Amino acid sequence: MKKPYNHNVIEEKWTKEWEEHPVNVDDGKKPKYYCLDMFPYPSGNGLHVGHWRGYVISDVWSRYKLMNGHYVIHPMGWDAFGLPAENYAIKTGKQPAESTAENVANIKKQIKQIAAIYDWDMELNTTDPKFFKWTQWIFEKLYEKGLAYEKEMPINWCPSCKTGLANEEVVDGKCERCGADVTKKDLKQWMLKITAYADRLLDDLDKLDWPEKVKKMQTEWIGRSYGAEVDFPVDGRNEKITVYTTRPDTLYGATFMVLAPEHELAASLATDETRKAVDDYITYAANKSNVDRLQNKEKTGVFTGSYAINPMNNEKIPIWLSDYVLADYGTGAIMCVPAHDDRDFEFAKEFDIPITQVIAKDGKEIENMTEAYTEASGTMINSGEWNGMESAVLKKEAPHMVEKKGIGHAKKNFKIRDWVFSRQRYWGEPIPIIHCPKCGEVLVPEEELPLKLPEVEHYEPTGTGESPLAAIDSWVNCKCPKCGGDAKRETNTMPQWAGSSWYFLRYVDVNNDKELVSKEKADKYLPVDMYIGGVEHAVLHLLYSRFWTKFLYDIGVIGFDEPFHKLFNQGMITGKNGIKMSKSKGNVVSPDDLVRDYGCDSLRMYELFVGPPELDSEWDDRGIDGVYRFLSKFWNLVQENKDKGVAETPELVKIRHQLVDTISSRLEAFSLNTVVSGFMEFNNKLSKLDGVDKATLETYATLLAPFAPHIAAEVWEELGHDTSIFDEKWPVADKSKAADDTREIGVQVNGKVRGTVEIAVDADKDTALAAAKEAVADKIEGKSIVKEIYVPGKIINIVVK
RNA sequence: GCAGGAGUGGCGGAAUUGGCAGACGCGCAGGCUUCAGGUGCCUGUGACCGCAAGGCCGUGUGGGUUCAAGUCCCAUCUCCUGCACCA
Repeated sequence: MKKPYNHNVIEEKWTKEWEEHPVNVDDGKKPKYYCLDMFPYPSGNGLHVGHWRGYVISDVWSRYKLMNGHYVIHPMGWDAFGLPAENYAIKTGKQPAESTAENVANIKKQIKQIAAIYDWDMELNTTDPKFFKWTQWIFEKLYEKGLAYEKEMPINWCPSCKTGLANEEVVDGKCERCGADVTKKDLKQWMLKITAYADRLLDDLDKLDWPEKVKKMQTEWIGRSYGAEVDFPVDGRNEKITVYTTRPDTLYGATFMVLAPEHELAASLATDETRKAVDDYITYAANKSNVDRLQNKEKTGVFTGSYAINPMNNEKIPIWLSDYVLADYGTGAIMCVPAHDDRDFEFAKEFDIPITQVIAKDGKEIENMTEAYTEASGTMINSGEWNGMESAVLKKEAPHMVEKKGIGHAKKNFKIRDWVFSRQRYWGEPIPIIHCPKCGEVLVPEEELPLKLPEVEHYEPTGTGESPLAAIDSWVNCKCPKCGGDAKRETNTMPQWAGSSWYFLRYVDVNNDKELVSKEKADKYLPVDMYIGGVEHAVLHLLYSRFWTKFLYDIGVIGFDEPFHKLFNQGMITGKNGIKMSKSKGNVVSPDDLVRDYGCDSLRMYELFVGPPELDSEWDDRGIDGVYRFLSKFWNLVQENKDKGVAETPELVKIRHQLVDTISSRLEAFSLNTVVSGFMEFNNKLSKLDGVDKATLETYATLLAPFAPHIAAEVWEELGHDTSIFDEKWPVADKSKAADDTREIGVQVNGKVRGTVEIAVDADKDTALAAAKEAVADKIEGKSIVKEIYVPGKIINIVVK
């Protein structure tokens, strides 16, 4: 009996079946494979087709691993603390807890439409006290190890979000979240000492199977450099200024020195004549915003009136102040070698400071220098005892030489700064610290965790630099766990990145109330084998979670120090003309209608078919028709052939093996768009035959199962099976059976295709050329053959004159 | 400015890494089915010339290597992404 393709009936049936009988179960014997999606924050806007794509990709991969004999850990959860969730609650006038719960319910419904093999028993939510108890616990461990500390300092402040931000959250001087210009604000902040892990975070990138792009971004963010710190005595004073340089080889060329206006000695270096100018400049720099500083790179500065002594040649060099020197990198002071540094050159030109070349370019001194010579290659000149050395060699040796001279030492520096970890907002994990007038900072005792948020009427940000929690007296006032006296709670909360820095560890042991994760389960199921998500977290979430994983490894909680073995960044789905989908642009495409009209299977395949998974793609609704037609045609092909009893022929066997080979190799290469076109191609091919045997239909359905699970399962049943198609082993192609005996190859004359011949793949040269010459006889007639090229299975080229 | 990626029909995109450019799909055109629209099915579809056979051009642009170049080399333009005074 032939049935039409009715996706609604089929998909409903299998949804129910799989709810009752999940296809992915742990029998304790299969090897594990952990395939993880970056968990979403439950936005009030729901999912659009772009979110869908990442989840489809990970599900296809999970099901493929499942059919390769793995038990696949494929969980889903909710990153529900943080600014977006809180802002949404404020906008809708609800309590964050309430609106978050609603949004989770909504998105969960949408995610279920994808029909992924998520194990909902593992579901977690970062705002669940059972979860964030352990987020707080990790903070306490960091504190105990001296990796969490409080510091008063000017931090990045978003006036729109009314909270402090980490460096990683500032993009081009603007808030990563809302785009407002970031300002500076002096605040007492909790910091995490990620810098203590800088070397390991950098070096261990080598171990990871990640996109080079992401590794490079992290490398640059961590920004390790090697050089030396060198002491420059201040002339006429019993003080010295230490500078950091990566080019100690150019020490003899240092003709001036520049301090950041914030440098502790800046004001004191002024003389009576320069005092006013110096003070004015310090004030001017302090008032300059981040954005000004980024956009306007023209050099400004002021001479302090004081001089330093170049410790190499004992020359007096002027000390200047300029905001092109950063206060919080290195020592906040630099030696300036205008001949060999672009910025110093520009500054020297601006303020008419002498320039001394110390590395010969092309063997000589440059006359009328118009730009700095920044390469470390050439012979040293004007450099006392270093004259004649190669700069590249000296660059490496100089740190030890200055050390011997007692004027400095080798030093390595990083661009990465410690992680500003506190936020002045309500909707985050409370930082479990109590401030006691007698005992100082005291941790909330572990048995009192989780420290929950108070339920309050008003939770809007204050903008004063204080968390809204500070206004809740009943919550703030408490007893010191150490001395029992009156004390106050810390009122800042953790940033949105806290929960996501370790959530992947928790999925495999979500209900454990004794430990963050049991050692046994961690060893058995972790770490993550494949992590799939957008590239926007390259230096935020992905750096923070590596840091926390390394820390948890160090304190013995887990036995591995990198969380994500392989990373895949899927491209973004955009609206027309590459415009990012957003509610305000009105170009959001919801998957709901598409699922209703075309079915889950069609949308799954279309999500893959739109383009290469790693690239951005413009969404075009119309294309889904093509995929739907394909699934209908495949369905009809099965209906026509299932009861026909078509016998296996050599040709069918060959096509079958070619199909397996094509789909498997493209899938392994993660070329999912061409997997879909491969299915179409073979469907067209099979449709043109007189009939298709059952084994080929079965193989086809099995290969299709990870992509379009419902139709594959239904076809499997139609073909007479009462077992699950997901219990089938992924087919393996026998390449010898897939090989064509003959192939049509092009025949070129002078490099241009003039005909084709059908010849045996392994035909010898004489046979091939004979056939080729016949095919293009009219093109070579009367001409002399200069050269004959035959590449078996590929091409024949006859060069004539 | 520096680093990385990309530029292929009307559109999304293929091309086993030097071997028949344009697979697959969308769209479009013609035909069949239909009272009609839609669906479905069949055929065609890079540009130009030609009734046709066929010819000729063609992967951002200009050069080069090679029997053969979307693919390799040199130069150049455009777009995207990241970094951007880190001494």
